Amino acid sequence: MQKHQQAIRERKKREKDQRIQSILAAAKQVFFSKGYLKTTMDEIALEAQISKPTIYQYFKTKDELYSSLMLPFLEEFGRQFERIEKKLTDRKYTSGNDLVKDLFNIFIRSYETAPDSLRVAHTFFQHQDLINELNPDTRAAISDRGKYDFELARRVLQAAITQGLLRDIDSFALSDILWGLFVGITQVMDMKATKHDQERKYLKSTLSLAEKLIIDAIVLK
Amino acid sequence: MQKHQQAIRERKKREKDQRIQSILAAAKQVFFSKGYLKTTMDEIALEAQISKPTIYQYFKTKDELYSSLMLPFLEEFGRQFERIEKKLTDRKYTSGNDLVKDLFNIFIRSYETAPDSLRVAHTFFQHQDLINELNPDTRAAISDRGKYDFELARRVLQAAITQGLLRDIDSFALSDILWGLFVGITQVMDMKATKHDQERKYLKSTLSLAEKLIIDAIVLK
Amino acid sequence: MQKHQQAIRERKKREKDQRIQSILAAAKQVFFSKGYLKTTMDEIALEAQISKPTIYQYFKTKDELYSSLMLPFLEEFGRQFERIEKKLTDRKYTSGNDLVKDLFNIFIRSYETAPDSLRVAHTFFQHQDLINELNPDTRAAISDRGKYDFELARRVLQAAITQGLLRDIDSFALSDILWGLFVGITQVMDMKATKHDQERKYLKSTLSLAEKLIIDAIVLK
Amino acid sequence: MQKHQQAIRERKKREKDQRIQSILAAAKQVFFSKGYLKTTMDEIALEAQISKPTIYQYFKTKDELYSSLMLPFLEEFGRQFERIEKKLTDRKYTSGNDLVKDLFNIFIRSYETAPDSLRVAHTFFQHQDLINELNPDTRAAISDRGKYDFELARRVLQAAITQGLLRDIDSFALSDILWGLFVGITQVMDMKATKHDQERKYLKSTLSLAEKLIIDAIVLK
DNA sequence: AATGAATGAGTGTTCATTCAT
DNA sequence: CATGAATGAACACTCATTCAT
Repeated sequence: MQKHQQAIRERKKREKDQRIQSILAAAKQVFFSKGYLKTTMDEIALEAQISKPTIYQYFKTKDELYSSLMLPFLEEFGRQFERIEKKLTDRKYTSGNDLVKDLFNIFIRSYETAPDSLRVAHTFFQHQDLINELNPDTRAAISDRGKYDFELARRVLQAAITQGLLRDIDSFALSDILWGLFVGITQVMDMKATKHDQERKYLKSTLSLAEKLIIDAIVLK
Repeated sequence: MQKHQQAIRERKKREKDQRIQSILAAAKQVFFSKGYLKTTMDEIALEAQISKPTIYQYFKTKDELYSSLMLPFLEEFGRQFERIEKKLTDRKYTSGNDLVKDLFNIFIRSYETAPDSLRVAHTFFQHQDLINELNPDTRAAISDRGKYDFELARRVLQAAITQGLLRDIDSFALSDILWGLFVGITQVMDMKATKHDQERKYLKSTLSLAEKLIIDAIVLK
Repeated sequence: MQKHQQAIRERKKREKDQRIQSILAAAKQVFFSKGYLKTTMDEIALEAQISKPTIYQYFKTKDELYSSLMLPFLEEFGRQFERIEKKLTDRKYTSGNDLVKDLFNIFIRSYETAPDSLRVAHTFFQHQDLINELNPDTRAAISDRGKYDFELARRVLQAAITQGLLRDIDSFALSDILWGLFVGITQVMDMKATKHDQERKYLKSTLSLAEKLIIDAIVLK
Repeated sequence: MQKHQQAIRERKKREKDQRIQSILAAAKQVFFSKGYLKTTMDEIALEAQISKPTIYQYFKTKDELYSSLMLPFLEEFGRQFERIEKKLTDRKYTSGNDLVKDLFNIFIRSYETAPDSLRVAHTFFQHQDLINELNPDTRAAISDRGKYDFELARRVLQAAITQGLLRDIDSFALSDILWGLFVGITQVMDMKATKHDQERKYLKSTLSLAEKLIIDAIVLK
């Protein structure tokens, strides 16, 4: 019976996907809490409640598993910037104020809903060395994606400047500054947060302040 | 002959110091290019062109060697901030402008003269987990020093605000933002620099721009 | 098929047990011929014809492997003494003669059936320093068990004295003397045996003589 | 000037001898408290308050240093037995009682005046393996000396039997039993002593009891 | 497809021994 | 002769990865 066969195949597919998801979830958990090198495959397997070789069924190497985590986040960042770029192209922004807020929101939201996602950005900045260890294919994928996001962000800023929303500032430098600011602040926050959990409340106010300062500094009034 | 003996002793001392320096240089090189965990003592020994046990003659553990690199930098940062604090106490600053420039200069100069030193700051922010792996004593030393620098920086900002040099902004949040900005920008710069060496020239202009923006944003006029 | 599955599972279990046994056998061999410190895990692995990490699959540390060898023997000794204590409580002994013979038999039999077992006792007496090197848990286990055996033996002697089977001698001192005698003689025997294998035949007659002398000296007639 | 020269040479010789003695003293201390393998040359040098290479000036290897310690003790034992043998030949013993007491005294005294010396006997019994590691020459020296002592002891017993001082017992077996008894008891004592120092007082009474029992068992009345 | 079990290739650290002075 | 300094060779233990089933 065709139908029966197909139903089985579907269930198998579903189970497989689910297994992959559980591996990724476990990997994310462990990688981001202990760092790439201190993380062992044993630990991921334990967390995912499966056996080690099963991980290898789906991910050729530890490297590949690691990068499987980075790409989606980088892509999500890209999508967010694309959304903003679209809004710009559509002339939806009437003030630089709103634009800057949208940009900040990408980070604030990701930090709040999925703090791990920002740690990806950290990793990306900190561990080029590690990225260099990945096998050429996965590495190229990540690197390309990162560059794309970078360039995209710059283009957004340039467009905003061209539209007179922001002051006339070198967009390359400004882009670097904003990326650096986001990455750096979240790192500092992160460090404090792990130590004094109650300081997490400062996070939002600090980011708000940063936003205000940046608006003061770059928005054309 | 006394003189001869002493000359020998001096040469020995010099050679010893030199050896320690060469170990530190090699360690710095390898640690900062590969990270603490990926770095092996074998590799440091190779780089320093000595045998592994010789390293252990001068540094009890990998930990100790590692922190021997961090502490001086953290201390240097502290000294710089203390210098600025003194200038503030002595009412040497007549404009917030100069203060911000001095603060930026701490980082710019250290980035230029000893780019590794900033990587220390990165490490400090990124790898609290790693720091937690150090043995309690060395760890306490580093952690204390880091906290001290952090608090010192905040005090400097607060004093500047009190003196009317900067706008009235929460000094804790501002301190976090500035640290984050410095750390983040240098990371971004660093990443680009390693990849496209010619981009190093952008560094200065980017930092200058950041400085200008911050001055616009926080200096009381 | 259930049966097939189960058969496989059973074989696996058997193989696993066998592997553990082969590790223990190899460890016993090497430990007792070279001593704890001179023994390397590599050598045990070689002797057991497996790889080093496999040993670590079954035994967490060298310590644990080592004590896995000692504990069973100490326990066996304990059981034997308990058997004799029971016989005493049940008033099964009508002469001290029989009791002493039973005591000697514990050692004679263990020396004959498992000469290594006595070497364990030697190790126990000789290397308190070594035992102090074991990790606290395993060490406590061994030390406790040893103390228990010691006290048990003394209690047995005291009971025999109380029942008028042995002369009225301080049971603590007597216990020490008998332990020392057993341990010492087997050591001497052992030494000779390794050197001139043909001397092994003297063993039994020597132990018999020791038994006779002790009977003469302590049994109440 | 001849005299002056010679005086210098003598002082040098004296200093050299003294240095050797201080090395031996330090070595004895450390070897017997930590065991051969756990002892490091560094530690001996530290204890002797000289530098490591200086030890190597006088002792080719760690092995040789170690065996330099054993030989004198074995020789001392030999001398004591020879003294007793002489007394026997001279028909100085009128009762086996005295003979046994003299034999025990060799051990009791050495245990009291120089407990280390007995540990040499232990080492000798326990570590044939170690002895096998020594270089052929030193090893032969020790082994020969040990065998000589052994045989000497047996001859003493045989003579005593022949003279009607002791019961007619196989002298080989008896010798083994007595050696074993001494070695074993001191080991047991030693173990207890290290743990509960106050138990050291039991030592003498235990050895006395052992002596009494042996007299009961083997002296011809 | 999933897994218990196995292992090659490292890691940091130690130590007997040897140089150079 | 004495020594500060150096090192080759080990050693316990780990981990990514692969078999056999």
